Amino acid sequence: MVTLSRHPAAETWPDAAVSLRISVDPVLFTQIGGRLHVLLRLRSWAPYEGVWALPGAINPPGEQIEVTMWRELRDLGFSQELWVEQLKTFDRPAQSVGGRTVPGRDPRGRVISVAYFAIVQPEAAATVQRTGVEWRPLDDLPALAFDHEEIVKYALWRLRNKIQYTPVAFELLPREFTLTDLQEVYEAVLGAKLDKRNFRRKVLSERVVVPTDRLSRREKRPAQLYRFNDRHFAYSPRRLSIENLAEPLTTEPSGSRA
Amino acid sequence: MVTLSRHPAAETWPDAAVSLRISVDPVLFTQIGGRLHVLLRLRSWAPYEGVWALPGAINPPGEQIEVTMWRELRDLGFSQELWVEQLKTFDRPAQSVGGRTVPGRDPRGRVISVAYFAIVQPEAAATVQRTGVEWRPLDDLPALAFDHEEIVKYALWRLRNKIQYTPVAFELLPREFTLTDLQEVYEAVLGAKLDKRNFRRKVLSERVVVPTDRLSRREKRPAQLYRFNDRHFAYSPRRLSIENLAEPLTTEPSGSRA
DNA sequence: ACATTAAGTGTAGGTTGAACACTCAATGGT
DNA sequence: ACCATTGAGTGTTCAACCTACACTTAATGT
Repeated sequence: MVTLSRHPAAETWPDAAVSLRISVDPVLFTQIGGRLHVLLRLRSWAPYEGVWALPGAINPPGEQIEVTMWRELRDLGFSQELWVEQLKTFDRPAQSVGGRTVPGRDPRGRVISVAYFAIVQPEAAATVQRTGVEWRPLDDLPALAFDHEEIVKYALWRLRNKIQYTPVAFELLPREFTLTDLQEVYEAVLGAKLDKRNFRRKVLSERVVVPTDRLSRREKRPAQLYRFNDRHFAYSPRRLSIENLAEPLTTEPSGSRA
Repeated sequence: MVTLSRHPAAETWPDAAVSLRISVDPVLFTQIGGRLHVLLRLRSWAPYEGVWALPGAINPPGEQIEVTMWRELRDLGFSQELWVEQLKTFDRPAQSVGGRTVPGRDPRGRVISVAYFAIVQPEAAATVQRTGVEWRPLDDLPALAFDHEEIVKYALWRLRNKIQYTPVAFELLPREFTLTDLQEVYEAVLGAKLDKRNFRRKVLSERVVVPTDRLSRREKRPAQLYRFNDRHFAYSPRRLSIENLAEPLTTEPSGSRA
């Protein structure tokens, strides 16, 4: 049974000389003093002058979106490796609804935001020294420009999920850390207290961490320092079943690091 | 310590009269005869004339991307509720690398693809009756236009993850189904055999499914028909710990259904 | 030497997952 | 009427893992 196609013979191919811009907005997380922080920039220009926003950039014509993102991160002062992945694309154009004009994301015109999610290790976090750019604690954020609050919330949701089946927690720690440090990261991200003995047993039994020959002397009683076990983690011999919810079946095809 | 900002006083705000278009590409999954299928459209126009592609559309200026997507789904003949979520945004502009021009995603110009991921229930799948639009089995796909193979692979990876902590499997089944049907969906998506007794015990103990008063008579021996337990599933009393990897801490802020 | 701080450590009970094979109800063909 | 075929339906045992729970120890600073 064949029905006549109502599809056109080709796509509609609109004239491109129409306002359309892409904003690249990274949500950068780090951990300071046991609390999660997000990098924000105080806008000193319109729109939203004097309001905090994600430190994004408008994608210059012809440049790959990901390139814009890396350039922006570099401009913010990050030179090291960062864990970065695409988060989501946000779009809300101005629209006429029943005679009224509902404003879109940006008063200047149609701007689509491609948001990224990135993690900055504590050592690298300190290198941010631009005026008006600051790490702000996630649990006490100021009002944000555009729809950036929505983007940050979405990023946090992703981080919470991600930390449960990827070694993302180690991105929030220096290269060497104590097990208490690691536990605090999980607690900060998940927003819950974990049992010390159970946590340690789990982490050690998974061999996701290896002891170094150094001790932390921040504490009264010195604590063993550990490093992330890059080598071992790749294997992760889990069997396949619907109950086995811990891990993606494959690594994310798009996961990137640079 | 304050360093002089190297940031401009405002964002770079490029002239918009530059080629930039957005393609909205849904990856539609359904299940036919125990195999996963993807909806493809045979292109009868350039570029990639005669090649199969995702049934996407170019976003008309000013229209919200999600609106384009729903319009496209409606044009394909879907009127029912569909499980839809944004997948990822794909971008590869043409670039000059060392004098050579590396082509981008689309030979016609800069086209960014915002890909969606959607699931069509088997009853609705049959209603697709456009010429050149077909369900093709995922394990035997033809060559695809543009970067659509990458998009499909990414969508499948997402589906595999998603089925492990959301009730997405039920979107691949009719309203009433046998436990064997359900098991086959998991097997098709995960690409693995599961143990019948363990599977049934798990599904029933989670009360994610409720028996109806009807029997399926497709089989030699009639089988109990079940329905998805919408009501009960919302609760899902899981406790919070790093070991408890089964579920997102909150529902995805962006999950949509319409 | 004493108080303080946080590191480090073990066990028992309950839950969940994995492996594994036979009986039963109905159909269709002889 | 019988028989062969098909796929539905069902339990148990063992191992692994999760959870709850409290004291000792190494160092510091007063």
